[in-house]
Amino acid sequence: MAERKVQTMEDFASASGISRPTVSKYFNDPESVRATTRERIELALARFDYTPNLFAVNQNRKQTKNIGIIVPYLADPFFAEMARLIERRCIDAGYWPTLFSAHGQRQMEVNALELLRSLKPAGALIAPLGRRSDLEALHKFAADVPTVIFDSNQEIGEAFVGSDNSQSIALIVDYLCRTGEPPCFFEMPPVNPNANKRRAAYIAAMEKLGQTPQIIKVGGESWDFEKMGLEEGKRLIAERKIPTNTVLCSNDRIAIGLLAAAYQMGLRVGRGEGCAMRIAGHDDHPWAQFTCPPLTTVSQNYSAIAETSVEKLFTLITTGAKSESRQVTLFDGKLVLRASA
Amino acid sequence: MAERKVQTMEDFASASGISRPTVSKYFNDPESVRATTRERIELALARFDYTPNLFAVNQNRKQTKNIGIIVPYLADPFFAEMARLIERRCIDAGYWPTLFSAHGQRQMEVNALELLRSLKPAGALIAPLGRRSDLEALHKFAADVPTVIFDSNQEIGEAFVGSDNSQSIALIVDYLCRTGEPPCFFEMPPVNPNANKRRAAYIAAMEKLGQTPQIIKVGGESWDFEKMGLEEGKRLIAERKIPTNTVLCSNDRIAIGLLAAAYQMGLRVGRGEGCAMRIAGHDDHPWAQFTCPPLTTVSQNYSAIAETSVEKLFTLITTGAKSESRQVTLFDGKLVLRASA
DNA sequence: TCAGAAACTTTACGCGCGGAAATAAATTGA
DNA sequence: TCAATTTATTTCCGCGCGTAAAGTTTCTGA
Repeated sequence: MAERKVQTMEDFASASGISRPTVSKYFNDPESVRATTRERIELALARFDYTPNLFAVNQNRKQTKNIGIIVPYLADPFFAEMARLIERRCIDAGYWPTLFSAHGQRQMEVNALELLRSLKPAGALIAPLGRRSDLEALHKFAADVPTVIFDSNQEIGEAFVGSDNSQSIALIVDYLCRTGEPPCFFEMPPVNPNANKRRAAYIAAMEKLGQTPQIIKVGGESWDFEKMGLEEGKRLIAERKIPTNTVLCSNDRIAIGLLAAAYQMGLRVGRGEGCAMRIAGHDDHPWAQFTCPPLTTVSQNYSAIAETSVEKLFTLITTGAKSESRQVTLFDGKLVLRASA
Repeated sequence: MAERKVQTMEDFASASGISRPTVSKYFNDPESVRATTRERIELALARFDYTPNLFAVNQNRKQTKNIGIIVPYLADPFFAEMARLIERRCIDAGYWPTLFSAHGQRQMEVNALELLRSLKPAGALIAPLGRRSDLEALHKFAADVPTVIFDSNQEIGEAFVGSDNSQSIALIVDYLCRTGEPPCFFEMPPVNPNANKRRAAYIAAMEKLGQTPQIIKVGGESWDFEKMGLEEGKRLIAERKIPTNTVLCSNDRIAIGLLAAAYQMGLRVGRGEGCAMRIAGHDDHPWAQFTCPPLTTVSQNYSAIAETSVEKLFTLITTGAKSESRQVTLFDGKLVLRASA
């Protein structure tokens, strides 16, 4: 390869004996040129190994192939996994995904939006920080760029894809009530709408079963869920403030912290005899299977959420249609029975 | 803001009553224009809220402000955290970091390199996949782009920054030997040089203390360390194949799996009486403090590695000097005593 | 106050490519 | 075989900005 320097499309075109506009057409859509021409180009491509200048390409195209992905907290394996799934789908569809993380900070989310905007993206997939988000900035962004929101349903963009918290929470509440003492609810910090929705879903599910909801309240906006679960958990256990022997945590990361607290306080967790308490989570985080004991939880349908988000976005991009109403797609959770509850 | 449409620098310049070249100078370096001019520009900026077209900017600059970060596996919190630290430093220095993850796959690392190259980055910070990397592709990349390697010392690029595995492993081996039965070594899959270096360091440290090294061998190239630790661990415990009651794991993720295995097999882990085994890790992963029991480990100096990597890269970029010899910077680990060993 | 330096304006070119328009060549089908 | 159609070529312009060169204004300091 690289017989001589081929930097520009002009070079490459003359070197391969094809006109530049045709080469340009090829790079925009290989199917748009005749098969024989395509072969000649690809032959030359193998010899000279040329790639078009990304900046020159995107400067002139009305529509780039860039897709922005913004997640609130990349150190959370849920988002790492979602990002992975989404990236893959975008690449497969010939798009160029760029991943940003707000790292839990409002200003970084705003920065990411600005940076992303300067990429003139064809579309964006955003899991907002939530309460800490600059909603105005998000709205302005979504007004200019086709945007699909996932995970946390802020009223932004043309579509939302996420989990049906009512269904999933009811599922595990039912299970816990059916198999032992009804659960109290260890809520997550109210960082985003999921926190409130899950709390509400817990209350509704409990009342439907004729039980009294009992909530362990949590404040703040920290994303250090495990730490909070551990510290709060130790305090609550020490002060005997946990109202029931069964705790449903708002998410798995809280549960991981609480499991550690129980362990450190000498409480055995599980559903067998000799166990002092049951702990359940929500999300089926990648590590939920490695806790001690393994965590009973409700899984979110990662791949369905990722896939649907991307599909919705592609539809938005290709039709360009600002739909009259915001589309909301929710997926059901599934019970994942392990040893902790 | 946005009194009328200000899309181009030309628009903005005339709207703010300043010549375009001066405005251009300002955006390249605000300090390069007179204070009074700077104020006028920033005043206009507040009114019109204009940002230069990223593609047009980068097309003409010989040197972009882009910096690429490639990590092998973003779902690993070690890399998520490193990425966060590195991103922040780059942004603070006025660069534009873009994060790529190989997601454990060779082809995705190659793709990331290609994509990154098309961004004409000023430099790159790469934690290679390791054995699975396309070394030729990495070398070709590093030949064109100033590159600093971190975490996994493949012989690529102008500089490497990482941990001193000899020091850190010796530290924990010493501790374990001093406080109980000498450890056997549960190695990680040989995905990268760290795996071999840590094994060698373990052997050296044991021999120095007059002890016989005993290694639990592991094959494959999987990045699912926890899963491997769990499954292998359960098998080994069931078959009573663990040679000592103290296990030093090659990294914390293996240790997390092994802790789960011990729990599930009914073995109590810790250093007190009544404990069947001690388990130690390496890295001080973000979750090592939430395991049951909390994991005794050796910390890597995250912030020092991130900071130094970025510093080295900036030096490379600004001096442009291909140094005669490859610089290697290693940081010491610190013992983190928790309850597991 | 005035020369010299520093900063600014004006003018102009080019980066590498997308894409339009007019023309030429190759392919298709009857 | 020949027109009708498709595809390729030639030519050209423009995207938004970096940057150089030459001229003009503003600032600096003795």
